[in-house]
Amino acid sequence: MRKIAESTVRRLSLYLRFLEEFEHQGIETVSSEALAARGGTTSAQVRKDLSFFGSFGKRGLGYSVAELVGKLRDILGLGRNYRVAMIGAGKIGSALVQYRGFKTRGFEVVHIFDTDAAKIGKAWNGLTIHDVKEMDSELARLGVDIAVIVTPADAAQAVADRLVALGIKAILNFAPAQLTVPDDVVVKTVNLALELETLSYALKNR
Amino acid sequence: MRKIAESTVRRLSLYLRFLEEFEHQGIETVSSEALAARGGTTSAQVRKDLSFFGSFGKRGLGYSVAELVGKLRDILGLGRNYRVAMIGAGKIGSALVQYRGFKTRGFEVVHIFDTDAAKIGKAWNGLTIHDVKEMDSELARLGVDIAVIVTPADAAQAVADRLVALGIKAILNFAPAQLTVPDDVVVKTVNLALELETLSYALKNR
DNA sequence: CTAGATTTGTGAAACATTTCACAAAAGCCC
DNA sequence: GGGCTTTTGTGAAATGTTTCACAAATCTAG
Repeated sequence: MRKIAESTVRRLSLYLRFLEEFEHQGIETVSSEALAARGGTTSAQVRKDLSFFGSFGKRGLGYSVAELVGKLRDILGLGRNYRVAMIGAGKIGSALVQYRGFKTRGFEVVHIFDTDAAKIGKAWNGLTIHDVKEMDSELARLGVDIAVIVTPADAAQAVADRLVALGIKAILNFAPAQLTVPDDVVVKTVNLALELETLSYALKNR
Repeated sequence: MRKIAESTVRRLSLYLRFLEEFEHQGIETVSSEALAARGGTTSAQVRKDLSFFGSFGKRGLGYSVAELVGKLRDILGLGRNYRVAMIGAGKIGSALVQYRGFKTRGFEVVHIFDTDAAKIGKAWNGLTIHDVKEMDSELARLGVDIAVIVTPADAAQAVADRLVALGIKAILNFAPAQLTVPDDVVVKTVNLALELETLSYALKNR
């Protein structure tokens, strides 16, 4: 498939959210103009983004909300469930495990690991926290698709290396560290410090 | 000042992190090549990014780590402290308040608000949780620079509107909602669902 | 069935960002 | 000091993304 820009994929994800909103409100048809207005972009941008994947609209009429929701779910790979392992049972991990948006989008946390003896064996949301040492056998046993790294920064690379060795192909990283992984592994890093600093920059330059 | 791309600012923030690492290791001088290698980019990119703000290197030698750290802190507006108010005392708010990276970069949480009577009056990290109703008087009293929205999605826009009315110019939004604010207010939204979906897309297309 | 009103899908143009490539500057060694 | 090496800073080229603008498709009304 033709290479699609990350910015395009992010917008598709936004469009999906707005379309679900519209669907909820009983709106059956939407124009690129209306969708753009909801998301703060332009109608041409919406049409171009969609055009990379096919033509889903009807000229003169717009898009069927229900149909486009389905197409976008397909495009984004949301037509299935993902099994998620969380590495690190700290504060952020705790918040994430309880985050409802995870499950409603088909991302199910099936395993939590930590190194802290005080945490191992305890249950979170019905899930027992396991020792990281058991990761090798447990990950394979449970068939995990995505790993979420929520460890301190200095442990993150070592954890990533082990995950890669175990065959994990997608990592969501919350540790403030730049991870190095092979080309066939996808990493998305959410770096709070980075967000704060871009905010600080923007605040200064106005 | 000439308009600088967001991508450039994000990279500067990354460079700063790596430089601090180098400084910690006692490295005094670094080339654009070495800095690029650490961050997974190219030396030309590093030099171009820096060139928007001045020339900080010495030809044939590279950059003084200490000096460049100072320049980048200046550029990013990190030479001062920021007073942060957190709106919402849920799980994510709790994790953020305890996040050390906040304080070490000069972002100090000085106020927490919530609507839940069960939480109001309790203390987090030495900070009393206040009723959102008191926001008007308290924000002004404490001189807050940045607000962090950690409310449910459906409350986020109303909170943002009130913050804007109170004169807040920078918002970090963790609610999965698209906020509408005037042009002179900066909003950075961290949307977990979006990250998961781009991950899902990437996972599917390989 | 025709005329008019909409709205899509998409090449082409405009704009933005990254990469290239090389002159200029600075250190180092003899 | 002169020649060699390294590395910056930066125009120009290449590449990538967004916006424009319009033909083609479809609906509506009479």
